[in-house]
Amino acid sequence: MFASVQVGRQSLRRPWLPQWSRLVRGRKIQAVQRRGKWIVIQLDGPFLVIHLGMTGQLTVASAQQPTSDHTHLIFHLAASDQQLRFRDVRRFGSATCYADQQALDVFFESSGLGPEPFAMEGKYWRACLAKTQRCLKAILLDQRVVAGVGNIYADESLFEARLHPERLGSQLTAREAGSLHKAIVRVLNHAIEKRGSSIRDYIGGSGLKGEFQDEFRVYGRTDEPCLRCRKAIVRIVLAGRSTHFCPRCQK
DNA sequence: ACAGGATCCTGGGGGC
DNA sequence: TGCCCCCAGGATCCTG
Repeated sequence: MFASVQVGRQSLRRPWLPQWSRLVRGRKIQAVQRRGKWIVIQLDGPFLVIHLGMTGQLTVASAQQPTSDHTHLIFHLAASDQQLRFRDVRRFGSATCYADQQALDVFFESSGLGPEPFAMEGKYWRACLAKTQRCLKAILLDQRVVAGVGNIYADESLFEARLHPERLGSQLTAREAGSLHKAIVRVLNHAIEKRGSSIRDYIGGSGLKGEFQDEFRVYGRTDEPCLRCRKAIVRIVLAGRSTHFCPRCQK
């Protein structure tokens, strides 16, 4: 149960509002869910919704454990020396609160967040690809098309599906669309098994690093040999993001 | 509608 | 040691 909320001096992109501290006080955590890149902590009534941005960390720690710099929110837990901490060096992340299920639904609907890749229908996916002239990389990063795919997993999925990131969505055959969808699901499941990717900042709830960074096949492997054909991995910029691919394997 | 760029932030690493 | 530049798991806004 939340006892109180301690707010840091610096503000996040969307500041934590004082009424949210009152809203969560005395509430118990019922469940922790996820929707796209949003962590949804269901309390008995309100919902605490967290986005880690680039450098966010959500951890549970003992109150005795020193708090590092850039810790913006500390949720003190009642009758316990444990606390839920939100730390974010670059402050691109956010923590917000919604009073009830309806308010939460309104938030996700208004944001236009796309379906979970695991539950996405092939027909919907093919329609999204068909109606756009954008390149595959830009489509994968668009949270309104499919939720939860970020820069690493976009590159890894395209490699898995052997598709060039600059290919246009409208050019894909139904077969290619299907293999890209399958690749996204496979890559994300693999990354989840490995508890995500820790490049420098990321740690999971228990403070442990992820291990998927050791499994990258293209991301961050510029000039290194492709693990399938030995050709050097290339880095380009697409949709404003660094993009890695094998120029021989990915067509 | 979409591409491309700037912006919000802090910090690490490389070159000089 | 310092300075400057580029880079980074993301999203949003603006212009053309």
